[in-house]
Amino acid sequence: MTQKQRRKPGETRDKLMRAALDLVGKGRHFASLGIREVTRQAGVVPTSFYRHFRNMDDLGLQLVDELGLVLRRMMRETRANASQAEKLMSESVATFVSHVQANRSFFLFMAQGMAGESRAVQDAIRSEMRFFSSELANDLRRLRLVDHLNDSDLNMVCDLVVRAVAFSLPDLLWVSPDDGYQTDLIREQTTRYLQLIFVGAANWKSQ
Amino acid sequence: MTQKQRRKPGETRDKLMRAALDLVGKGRHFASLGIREVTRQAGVVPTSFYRHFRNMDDLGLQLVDELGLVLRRMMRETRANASQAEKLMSESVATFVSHVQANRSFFLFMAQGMAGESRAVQDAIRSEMRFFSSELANDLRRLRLVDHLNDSDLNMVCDLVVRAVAFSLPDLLWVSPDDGYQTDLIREQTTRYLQLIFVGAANWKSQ
DNA sequence: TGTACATCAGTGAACGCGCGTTCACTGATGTAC
DNA sequence: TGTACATCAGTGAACGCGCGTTCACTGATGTAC
Repeated sequence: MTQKQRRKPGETRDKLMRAALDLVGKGRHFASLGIREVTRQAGVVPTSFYRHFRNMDDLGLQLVDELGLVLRRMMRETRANASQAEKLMSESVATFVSHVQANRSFFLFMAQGMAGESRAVQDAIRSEMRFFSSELANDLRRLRLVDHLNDSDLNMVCDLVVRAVAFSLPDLLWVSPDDGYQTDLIREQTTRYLQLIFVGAANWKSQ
Repeated sequence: MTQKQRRKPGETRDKLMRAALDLVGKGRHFASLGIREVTRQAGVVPTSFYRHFRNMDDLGLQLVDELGLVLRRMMRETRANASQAEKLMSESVATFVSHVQANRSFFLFMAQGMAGESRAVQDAIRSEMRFFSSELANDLRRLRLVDHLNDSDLNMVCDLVVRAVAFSLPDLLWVSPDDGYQTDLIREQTTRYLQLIFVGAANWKSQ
């Protein structure tokens, strides 16, 4: 029934996943990583890999699961920070940017996975984005900010919002992590995108 | 078995680039392709590769140049099709979608390159997108559709338009190439994004 | 309680294979004189 | 005009190396009795 973990639970497994992520963070593409390379980076013997993963694709899929956790945490924090309606957009974007900064390798992996080899990874990322969009729609409904929009149009607006934010990911990952000036520019630009979209939404005639 | 060796100039070069593109079209990621693999696909001997490219990165960069041509051709056609202002958006999106369908491997390569290993490839793609955005701004100015916007705001609107279209790329590449139904959905959705953005632009107050 | 056994993560050696790359060679084409 | 030569694209053999993967082994831990 309750099969307890024997060793330090998943220690090597975590080391391997972190090693792969570190290599991605150093500029490598996940699709080009090899088993020996990852185990070398993790400081374990190549054979250890097979105790935890069938192959690199398998490791990638498990990374996506962890990516999901990072994104959920980000969403929760975004909600908590949404103090007032007029600052909602700039604060949400700021939360996003700071999470990208704090988890750069993860978001690099996500950006790569969107057009990656593994269909499963693509699916997982797409479903995360859909989840974001639908949660955003719920929130906007609850705040009664979009009463003039029908469901279909509201979903469209939220999809576009999520896409606009997601598309700033390549920008953020492109600039140096400690280039505060460029980062601020991207933050401001993304906020303006959202403002433009909401001006559109406010003046949109459903039906 | 005496085959003539000297062929049309650049023939093998083209074969190699096409081979790499074909492998990408089959679902492989460019970053994971090897020299022997590409030459095998092209039907030439591995050593031939070095007559034309220093390494795979070099081949990738030259693919980006060709990608640029494909994109310029697309832009020209988009302009030619922009018959009336009210159909401008749906027709532009339709042109984009049909070009993606017709050059699937190219756009797969582009989508991969946006988050790829090679900084040079990333730069090239980003500069293509910037070029698109600025050309779009010129066109809108010329059509006098956005007289109430200052330059900075117009550029912002055009950036967002280009991003909204570009972000439909993963969607298009995700569905099966001959799934007309899903493709139509993506086309309609992308058009609606643009309409929403232009409603926003029309109601945007500069300064 | 202690003991025997099953389970499991980690190890080092070994394998065959495909990789990137170098080399000397071949033969077609362009060009100088 | 013909010819000699330089240039260039393509070839096959060969190299050393790192790869993915298998195997038998070790030792720690959980479980049954």
